[in-house]
Amino acid sequence: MLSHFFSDQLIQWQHQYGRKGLPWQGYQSPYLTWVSEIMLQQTQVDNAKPYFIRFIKHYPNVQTLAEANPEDVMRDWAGLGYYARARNLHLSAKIIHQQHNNQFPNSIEELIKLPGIGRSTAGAILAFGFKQRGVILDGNVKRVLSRFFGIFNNPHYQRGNHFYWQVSHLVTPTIDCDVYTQAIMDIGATVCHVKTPQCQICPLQSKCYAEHYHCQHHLPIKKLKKKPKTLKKLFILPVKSGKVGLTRQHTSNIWKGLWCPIIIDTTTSVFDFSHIHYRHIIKDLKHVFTHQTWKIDCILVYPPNDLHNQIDAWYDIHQLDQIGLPKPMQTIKEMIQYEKNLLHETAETT
DNA sequence: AATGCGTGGGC
DNA sequence: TGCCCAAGCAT
Repeated sequence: MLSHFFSDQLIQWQHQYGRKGLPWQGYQSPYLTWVSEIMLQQTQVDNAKPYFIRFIKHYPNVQTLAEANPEDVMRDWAGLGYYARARNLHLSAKIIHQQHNNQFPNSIEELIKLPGIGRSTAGAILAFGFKQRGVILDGNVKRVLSRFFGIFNNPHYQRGNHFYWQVSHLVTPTIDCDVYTQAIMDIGATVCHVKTPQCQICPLQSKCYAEHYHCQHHLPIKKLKKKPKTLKKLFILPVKSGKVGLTRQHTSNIWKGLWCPIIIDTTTSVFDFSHIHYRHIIKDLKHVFTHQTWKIDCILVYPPNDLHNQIDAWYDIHQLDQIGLPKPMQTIKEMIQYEKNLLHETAETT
């Protein structure tokens, strides 16, 4: 049967060519699997690696994470993006700590009740963390399945996605499920590339639909993408006594939980600079999100001004290393750490 | 059901 | 440079 050829070949390939020695591999630990799976969502391995190592060093098990200061968790995640993942990770750790006595649930139903754990992450936890049968469906799996079996359903629609899940269920073996699961991800990442699939070294080549019909580049069906809007933003950073005033994002979903300057949208409106003493430190810094692009200007503002009531906390240069900052704010932080007199202009002007 | 949510790397 | 993509999930 074709599905047996598929899984057998992958398992055999994995023993010889699969990725080994990644920081989250080599243990049977639902916790490590969980953290790695969350961290790797929509992220590449090389990017997540250093974050994972530091995270596990700080929070080696569910209990330490559950008892951690949320501020520290956000700081350790800062720079990785998709910050809801970090908030949910912390929240789920608390639930496992308080309601499950620090023991991970080992059923799909219980796992997906935890915030941030969906069907695929739950499947990975079962497969890697418990060595049980678990089914996953991520970008790699979709690409390999669509090419090998010739699946033209659109995974971005519910019905298409459902079909992919059915296929993934059908081909996932019970025996050596963890090896198979790692194999299909690894072959997707290292052989069945999006743009340059290495079909000549692929163990699935002889029975691959896409290879037979030379349609690798048409599979899987791509999502239509809208061009992201460009917005102009003004970052206002009040400075006083060598400290900067920051606000914690809570109304906007972008960067929620992180510390930011006062952010003003100047795409259409105009900001009145006439009554403040300021210094323009960044102009047109481009920051690209998935769904929008920001052109950022940043000014340091030296009080007195009427911005004080918008500030949630004042931080000195060193304290900025201890809190969660989004990427552009990390850039700004490095600027003012490097050019320290920026924060002491107050002394000259008062 | 379609959209929102970060960031870095490859070409 | 701009565009595509990468171990998804929540709403």
